Amino acid sequence: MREIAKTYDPAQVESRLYDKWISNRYFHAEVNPDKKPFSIVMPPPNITGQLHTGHALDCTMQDILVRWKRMSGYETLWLPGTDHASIATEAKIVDQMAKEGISKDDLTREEFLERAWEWRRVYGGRIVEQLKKMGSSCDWDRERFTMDQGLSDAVTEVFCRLYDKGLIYRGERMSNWCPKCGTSISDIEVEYEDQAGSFWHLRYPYADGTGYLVVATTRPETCLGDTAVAVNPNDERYQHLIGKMLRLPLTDRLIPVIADEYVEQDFGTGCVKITPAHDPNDFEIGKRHNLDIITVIDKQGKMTPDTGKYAGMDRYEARKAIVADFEAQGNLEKVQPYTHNVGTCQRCGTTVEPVVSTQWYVKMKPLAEPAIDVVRTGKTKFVPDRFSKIYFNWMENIQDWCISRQLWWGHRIPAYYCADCGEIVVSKDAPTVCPKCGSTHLDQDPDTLDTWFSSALWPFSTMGWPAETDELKYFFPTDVLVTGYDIIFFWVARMIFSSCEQMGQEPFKYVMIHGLVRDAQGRKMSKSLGNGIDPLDIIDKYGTDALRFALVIGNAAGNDLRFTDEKVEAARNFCNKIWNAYRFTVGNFEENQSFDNLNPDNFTDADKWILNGLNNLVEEINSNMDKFEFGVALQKVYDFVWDLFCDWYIELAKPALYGDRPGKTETLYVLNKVLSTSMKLLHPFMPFITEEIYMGLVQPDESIVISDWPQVNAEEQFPEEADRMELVMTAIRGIRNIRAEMGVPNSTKANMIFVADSQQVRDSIKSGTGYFERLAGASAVIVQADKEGIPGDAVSVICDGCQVYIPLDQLIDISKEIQRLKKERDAAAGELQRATGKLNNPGFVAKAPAQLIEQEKEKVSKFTEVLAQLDERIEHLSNR
RNA sequence: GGGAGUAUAGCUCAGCUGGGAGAGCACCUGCCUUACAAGCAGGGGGUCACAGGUUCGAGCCCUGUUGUUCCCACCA
Repeated sequence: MREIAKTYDPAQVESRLYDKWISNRYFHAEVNPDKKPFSIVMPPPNITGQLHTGHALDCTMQDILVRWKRMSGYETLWLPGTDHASIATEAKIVDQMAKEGISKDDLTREEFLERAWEWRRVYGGRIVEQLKKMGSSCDWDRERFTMDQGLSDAVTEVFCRLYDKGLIYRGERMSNWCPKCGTSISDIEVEYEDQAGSFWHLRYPYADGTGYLVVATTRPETCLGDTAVAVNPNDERYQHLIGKMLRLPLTDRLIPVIADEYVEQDFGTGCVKITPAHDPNDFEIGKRHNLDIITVIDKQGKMTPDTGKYAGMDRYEARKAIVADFEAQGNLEKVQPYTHNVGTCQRCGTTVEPVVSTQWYVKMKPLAEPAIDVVRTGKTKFVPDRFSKIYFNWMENIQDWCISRQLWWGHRIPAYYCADCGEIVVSKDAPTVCPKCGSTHLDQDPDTLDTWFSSALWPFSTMGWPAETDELKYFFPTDVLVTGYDIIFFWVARMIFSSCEQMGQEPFKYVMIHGLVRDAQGRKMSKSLGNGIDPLDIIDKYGTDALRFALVIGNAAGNDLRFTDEKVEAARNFCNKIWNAYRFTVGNFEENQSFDNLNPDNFTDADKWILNGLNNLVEEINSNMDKFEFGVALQKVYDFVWDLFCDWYIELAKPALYGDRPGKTETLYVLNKVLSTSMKLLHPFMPFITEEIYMGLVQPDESIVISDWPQVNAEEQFPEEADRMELVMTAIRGIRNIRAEMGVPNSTKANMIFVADSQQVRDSIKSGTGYFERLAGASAVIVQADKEGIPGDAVSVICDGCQVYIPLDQLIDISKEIQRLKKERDAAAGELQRATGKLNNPGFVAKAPAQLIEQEKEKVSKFTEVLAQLDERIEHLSNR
């Protein structure tokens, strides 16, 4: 017998097994016409990233899918890779340089990019190694990076195609600007948060000196850029002011009072200062009224040189100074505390500044339509479905996408400007002469593309597009995309419209959405709160399988989940449980155990009962897996393994094993069979322990990774034996219950007299003698057809179809026993009443399914009998 | 202002197309029974937020109310 440690030690197996899988290339996928393909692409983590619980959940879900499909016979590709994450990475590098006392301006573009690539060399592999610790069964031979040559070519190709179709344009508009990151950002990269601020009421005097009006603002520092004050045309209070000129305080400028529907009379004072250069709404109003655009805040968030004494001040410093000056002039009417919604940069949290600038945009409306269509028609399905509503909601109200970034790290925009005539040339290859004027002075646009522009192409750029590769033909469209709901807009939506446009079809058939991992209090994990859980710590302490189990068990698709120590402990305990079931099984094996010569007659009811249960389990799991119900599937295997297999079957198997009876080999076969099949069912969820156990069992494979996924086996369905076994188990439970209630331990053996009308039931009980002895503390099992010779002071267990009488003599208290029986009687009477009630309801009998009516009838006869037996027993004891 | 989710045992959550409410943890009572005390056996505990409706039958479907979470949206 092998020496196996009493507890499972993940550290002993995980890296060893992962190395085995890699060296045997189990995860590698090739175009294979003999097999059906199954493919998913990994959401590429940022090269700046460290594995967090979100990644852990994300890659666990994907690995479950992939391992399951691989075992199910598909040519399975899980394509991994990383994202250059232009803005995040650039910010990190700038930080790193700042520590060395260097700023970005000190470096040339080339020098900076050298540093960036160096960053990628150093940190790009870190997250990949961490993904491997999760057990991810990716095809690492196909690992991609968004700035690989091929993927960069795809980016340029798409940009040029969209430009040629008029779907990419360059324009001067108001966009979001992050002063810290020093770049424009798209609308969805702005996060709004409520901030406590003030509502300053400022007096703007009439130019003729006859009085003033009051405007209310949250941003007094922009007043230097005001070019009008607007009122609602229907506001009776201000009718007389429309067209009047005002003298803008702190400047010499005169600005008009204009009328615009945009102004709400009931908000603030009803007078709105208009700053077209620094507010999106004001910009629109400015366009309607031909107002000047006066920029007073620059791209570093500082006041511009034309702002006189305020020039060079930070915008918040200027705010204070300007308010103070208004007050000094007597033009500060009042200040109210005010909470307002402030846009901040998703990346760095800095308050975003709306600025007017020239940027590149993707025209979204025409691209959105087919993208809406593929989801509407079900070519791409969201799981759970409710996320399609969120998707539609966004796609149907989509705004143009600002794609240019004033960053160096990323895909450079393939647009070239003629220095002489201003002509714009968009082309894959750098032009040498201007097609319009023939000048050779052409400069490439210095800007790069939004990082999501390249990840939008990920499902096909990673497979070699724009070349028509075999991989694309075979693996594209991919089958499932797994990701969190937080990047539906950023990524999922953009992949869908990009794929519809470039590939003419959907990028994936299913989008499986999962929620966020939260801490034990239900809070989002964040650096500032310091409540983040490091998955690597969990792996060290409990093992990868426990971590994966805790992330999946009992969690419904799309819902957030709380991650607690208790959950991982429960997962670890389960690992230990199956480890010990394994230890028990192989501990009973002979040297070179084999199951070549089984005698079908030697299988017990218990053997057949558990095999039958296993078949039912397989059927259910397959149905759950097909519906992506991983949390439910795992829960079911857990329940089966722990409750049915460990707590019942192993105990039931012991008599056969210890007695060296004829059925020993058959029972060992069943232990091996149920355990190995359970390991297969668990393998997608818990890859390491299942492989370790599987390899120690009697089975034909070199690895569970490439073993066959369990299917229902018609030859191992035994409903009759299972029913018989259930009867025995019910009786055992009843006996145990009485022992516990009466305080009689199992060690106090007792004779048990079973009474049953049916010959079949009597046979079942007789064959279960060993079980009653072992599991219920029976010293002898007597089976009879009538109640002849039952001692009066016995306790009794009334089951459906049999009664058990246990003479415990002076050990029991008759009145207590009567009380107990009465409680049972009440319960049975209640059940009987409910069933008869249903059957007496004409509506039920007329409309309920026949099967259900039959069930209710069976209940009536069952409880009628049980009730009668209980009554008889109570009366018998009462008369003593 | 729109939209979505959610409300089930003390806590955290499952509950498949409607057909007698489940798990883990916690709690109570016994057990170191030769796989496992990270365990075994037994037990207590729920008007499934509230109010209507549909149905023979509702935790599940419909309507409304309340609490709560999140997303979207340019009220200065």
